[in-house]
Amino acid sequence: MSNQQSCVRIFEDQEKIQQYTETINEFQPFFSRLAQVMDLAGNENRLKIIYLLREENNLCVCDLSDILGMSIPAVSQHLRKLKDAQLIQARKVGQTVFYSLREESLDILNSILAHLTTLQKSSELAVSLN
Amino acid sequence: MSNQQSCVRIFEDQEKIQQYTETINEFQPFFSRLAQVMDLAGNENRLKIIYLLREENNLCVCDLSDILGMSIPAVSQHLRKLKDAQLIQARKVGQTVFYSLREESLDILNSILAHLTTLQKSSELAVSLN
DNA sequence: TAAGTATTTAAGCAAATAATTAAATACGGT
DNA sequence: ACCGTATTTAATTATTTGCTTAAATACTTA
Repeated sequence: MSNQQSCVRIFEDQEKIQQYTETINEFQPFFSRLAQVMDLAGNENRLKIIYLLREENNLCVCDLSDILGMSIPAVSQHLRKLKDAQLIQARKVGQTVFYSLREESLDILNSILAHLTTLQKSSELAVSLN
Repeated sequence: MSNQQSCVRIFEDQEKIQQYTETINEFQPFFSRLAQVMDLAGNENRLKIIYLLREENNLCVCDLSDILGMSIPAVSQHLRKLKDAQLIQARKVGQTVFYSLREESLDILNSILAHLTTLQKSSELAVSLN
C-alpha cells in the first residue's frame, strides 16, 4: 500500500472511518476464521462433502469418491483441508477412515447448508411467477 | 476421472450411494450458487466489505479503501465480483459510486455475518474457562 | 510374511486468484 | 474546453488452488 492517497470527498466522515477501522481491527481474528470457513465451503465439491457428512455421519473416503465421482486422492485432499480447519474429524476402523462433522462446527455448517433449501424455494417461487 | 475403481468395501450400500448421487444431482444448481456465494465471502477483504456495507449502506469505493487500507483498484475489483454475483448494487451520484447490499441477498449475507458474533462469543467463553 | 485394500502423501501442472501499476473513462467545476 | 477527482479497466505478476499420477503407508487376511 504505497498509494495511500485518500479521496478528497467533501462529505467524508473522518471520524466514522476511524471508528470502522477500529471495529474491523478488533474483530480481525473472527473475520479471519469466518473467511477461512467460508472459503472452504466455497468449493462446490467440498460443499457437497459437507452436505453428505451431515446427511450421513461416518462416510469413508471411498463412499464420497463414489457418490461424487471424484478420484480418491482428490477427495482425501479436500477432507484434509476440512480436518485441518477443525470442521470435521476422522475415526479409523480397520483400514477404513470414517469422517464426520465436528460437534463444534455443526452450528455454522448447518447455517450454510440451510441455504440450499432457501435457494431451492426461491427458485420454485421464481418459476411459479412466470 | 479415468480411475473409476470403486473400493471393494464389504458393507457398502450401493443403493444408498445411488440415492445420494441423485440427490446431489438434483440440487446441483443450488450447490453451485451456494458455493459461489461462500467463495466470495471466503476472502477476508471481501468479507469485510460485505460487513461494512451492511453496517453502513451506501459506501463509496473510496470509503472502503480508506477503512480497509487497500488500494482503490483492489477494492473496485472485489466490488465488481460481488456485483457480478448479484450480491451488491451500485448507484452513481455525480462521480461517486455508492455500493449497497442487494435486498435479495440480505438473508444469506446476514446469516454469514451473524457468525462473527457467534465466533466472538465462543472465544470469550473459551477465555473464561481458563 | 506376502498380497490385497483403503488411504495418504508427494510431485507436477494448468487454471484461478488477488494484488500492483498504468492507462482509460466519466463527471464536475472553473 | 481544461483540469482534477472518482472509478474502472487492462496488463502483468506472484501465489494459491485443485486436480492428476505415482509412490508410500497402514492395516487385514490368507
